[in-house]
Amino acid sequence: MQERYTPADIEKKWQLFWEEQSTFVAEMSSPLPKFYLLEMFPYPSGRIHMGHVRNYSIGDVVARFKRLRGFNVLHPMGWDAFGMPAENAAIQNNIHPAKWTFENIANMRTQLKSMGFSYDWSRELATCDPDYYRWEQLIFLQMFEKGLAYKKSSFVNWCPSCQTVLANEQVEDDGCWRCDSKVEQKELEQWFFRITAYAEELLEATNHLPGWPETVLTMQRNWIGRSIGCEIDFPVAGRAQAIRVFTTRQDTLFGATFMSLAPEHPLALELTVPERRAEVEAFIAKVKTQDKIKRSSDDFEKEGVFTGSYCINPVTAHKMPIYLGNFVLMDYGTGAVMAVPTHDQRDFEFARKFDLPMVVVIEPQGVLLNPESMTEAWTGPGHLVNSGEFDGLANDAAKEAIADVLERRKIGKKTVNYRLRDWGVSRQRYWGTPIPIIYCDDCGMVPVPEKDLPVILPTDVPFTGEGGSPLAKSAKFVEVLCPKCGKAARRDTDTFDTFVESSWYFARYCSPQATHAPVDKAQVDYWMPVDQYIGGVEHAVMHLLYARFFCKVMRDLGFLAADEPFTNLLTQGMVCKETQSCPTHGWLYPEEVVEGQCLKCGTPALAGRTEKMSKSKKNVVDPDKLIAQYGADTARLFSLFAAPPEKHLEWNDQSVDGCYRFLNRVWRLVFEHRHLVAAGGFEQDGPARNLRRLTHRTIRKVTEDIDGRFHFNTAIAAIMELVNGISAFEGKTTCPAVMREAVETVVRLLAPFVPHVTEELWSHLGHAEGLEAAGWPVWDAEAIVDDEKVIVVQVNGKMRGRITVAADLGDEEVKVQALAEANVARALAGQTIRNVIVVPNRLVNVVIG
RNA sequence: GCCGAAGUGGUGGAAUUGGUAGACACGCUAGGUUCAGGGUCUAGUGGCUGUAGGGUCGUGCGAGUUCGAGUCUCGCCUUCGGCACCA
Repeated sequence: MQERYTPADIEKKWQLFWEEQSTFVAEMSSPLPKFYLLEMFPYPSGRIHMGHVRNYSIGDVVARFKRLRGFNVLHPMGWDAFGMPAENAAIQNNIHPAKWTFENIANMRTQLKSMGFSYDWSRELATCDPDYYRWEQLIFLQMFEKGLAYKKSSFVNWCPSCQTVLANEQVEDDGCWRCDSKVEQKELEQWFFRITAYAEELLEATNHLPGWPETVLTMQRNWIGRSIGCEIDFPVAGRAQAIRVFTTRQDTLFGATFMSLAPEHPLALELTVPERRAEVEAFIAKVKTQDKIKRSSDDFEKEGVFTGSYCINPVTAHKMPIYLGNFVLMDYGTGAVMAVPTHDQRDFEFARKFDLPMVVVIEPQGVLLNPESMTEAWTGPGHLVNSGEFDGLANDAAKEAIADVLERRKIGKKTVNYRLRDWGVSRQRYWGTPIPIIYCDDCGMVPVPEKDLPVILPTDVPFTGEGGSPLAKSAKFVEVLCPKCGKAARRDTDTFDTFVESSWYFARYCSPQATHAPVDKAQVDYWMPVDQYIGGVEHAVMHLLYARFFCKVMRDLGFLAADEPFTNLLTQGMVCKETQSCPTHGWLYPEEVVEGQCLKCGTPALAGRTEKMSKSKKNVVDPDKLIAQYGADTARLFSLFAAPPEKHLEWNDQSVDGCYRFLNRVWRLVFEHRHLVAAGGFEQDGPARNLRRLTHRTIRKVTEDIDGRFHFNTAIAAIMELVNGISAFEGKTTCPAVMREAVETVVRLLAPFVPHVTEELWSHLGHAEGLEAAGWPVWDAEAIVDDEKVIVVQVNGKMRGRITVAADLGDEEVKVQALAEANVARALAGQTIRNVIVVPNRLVNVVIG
């Protein structure tokens, strides 16, 4: 054994060992209970970053721990390989997206392997592989048959920079989630997945996911946005038509004095009287050009225009003028709102502006509302007035009563409305899964027959970067014979949103080589659902909602049995680092700052905020450099020790040093004791008993911290304490058996965190078989038992002393000794003792005064 | 505006059920080893106060419940995240 710890040599050695032994290949045939552990797979950008290191280090601890604890663990890895950066690289550097992607994958695979993660590499998949996306095309065809995939023309979010459509979830602050460009509205024919058909189940099931963080569930519930209310028909005056509105406030129906329609509402122009036509058309045109940022900002003024037509309030029979309002959204509810100015703030502002009538219909307790003097709408509770037969009812009760009456009279019905909208999946891009649909002039839209799958993405297309998808320009791809009639026809040239691939990859991992179906039923039902899923919280809505939706769709198509894909979810925090900048050279990489000065000009570097590591701010640390300098084990240990997984991790070079020093210390500890033979049994008294107690306490603590709690930082701290305890024990006495056990325990407990160095140390401790064979240590309940206990003594809640007594000493005797403690006795001198509280085995509190 | 999470030494963070606040680590200080540096080992390290035993203050701010509050309740401040004209 070498005296010095040299990570480079030993890490390579053990990575090779695991690969040769197929240590991490998962088999369904195992008699052990299954455990499916999954981390979100990466986009092959070319290099792994510290976020990956953290995510996959967390996952690897759990995977290795579960293996040691006797589970049959599935821990796969693959590549979310379709997406825009590959296409951009093609345009900018004239390299084919496929070549670029596979080179990146090769590089990142090497990097991940150098971290020593326990993946079953035999299951590796890349979503850009036809063997993967062909099954996605098949699922799509079956969804199409069932009406779960459909095409419609609609206004869509368009990113002018990416030249493609974005789903609502992919628009952040009116900017593109990927490139931040301002999103525009564009009318296009698009494919949609009917996720709204699953809105209720997706929402309801959030109540049965106890293993998910509450924040993520709340975000998903908000996103689905269920609201209960009524649809009510308002007849148009002088016509046979009616306008249908959605409202959650049917209790205010008697106060509805006008109607607001979305400018895009189909009846908008139809209801406009000729003399107002020019004004209305101008208004509609204006709203369409207003970008969403302004339209949705707080201070944006409510604007509107009168159509000249009226409708009838079905319960009061009053005429209500019909307006178009810029604040009415066509894609929520019915695109029409019954306006109750007294009890809705927007309607109030609108009514004031256009001098429209107001009627108070809810009277709060102790407040008299007067339409003339009101300065804002009353949206709180109260009792109904001016509401005919419903007067006097509490407005809560009136909601039910009015809804019932509307249903009986057939002018309205109770409905549930969702904020969630169908998922638009067409993208005008090349590097994605082709949509298997053919357009024939005679037969219309024809699905590609299953036997003709996959529709393969052609490789010989031009990348100009100018307007539209390269696929549309490839005659070889577009021109096809209609599968129905055999005449010349055209393929769909759009590709799927890349979130489609990541919506079912977890199922494919169960049987990645299946050649007859997307998944092998027996395999997928054995492994699914994922027992523990780990990834960034930034996917709380998009990816995690789509994946849940797909799981349910695949269930209903008969591919698998699971209702939900992920039983437990851990969302890890971001990796952050202080930014540094120079007044003349802008953001600086860490290596561009030497002794606090800009390397280029010598100006003192300015320390900025601590933010998420990003290339644009240059506050990044390259995992490769970290591995080269300290080894993978140190990189893993730091990312696990510096913060609990769900919190942000703040980068600190010195703390990395500390982790490296700790591993060196463990190395020296084993080096010194490598020949120690566990002879003579365990001494039952004195320092030996104390060390053995510490050893077994540490086993218990580390086990409990990892299992379910994921408190890796405190688990590692406990192991450090054991190491400190061993050092303190040295020289006091010698009990080889206890010492040997303590040293071996350090190695075994560290194994899930730093697998290379521990395997190496384990072998130097004379074990022919690896740590895998040793399993996870078990604590001896007897060894943990205390001989003594420390009792804290308080006087009026303030700590005044502590006493050490025999562990089995009774409460009464503890009390006597507590009162006799010197410092306590001094505090009590001349005082009247009112009460003495004894908390068994913990503390005594003397109440005086 | 609404919803949610967080706020603890110089720093990252502990404190699992209301019971010793600051585990563990970084940093810093002193000393040993070393020609020196690095490494390593030992001791110390929340503020104020006292020669010392000790005292006193202290978990964003203010109240409250309790023998006892970082932890529970109420109000406020700050930061971060999500949603945001959703009828």
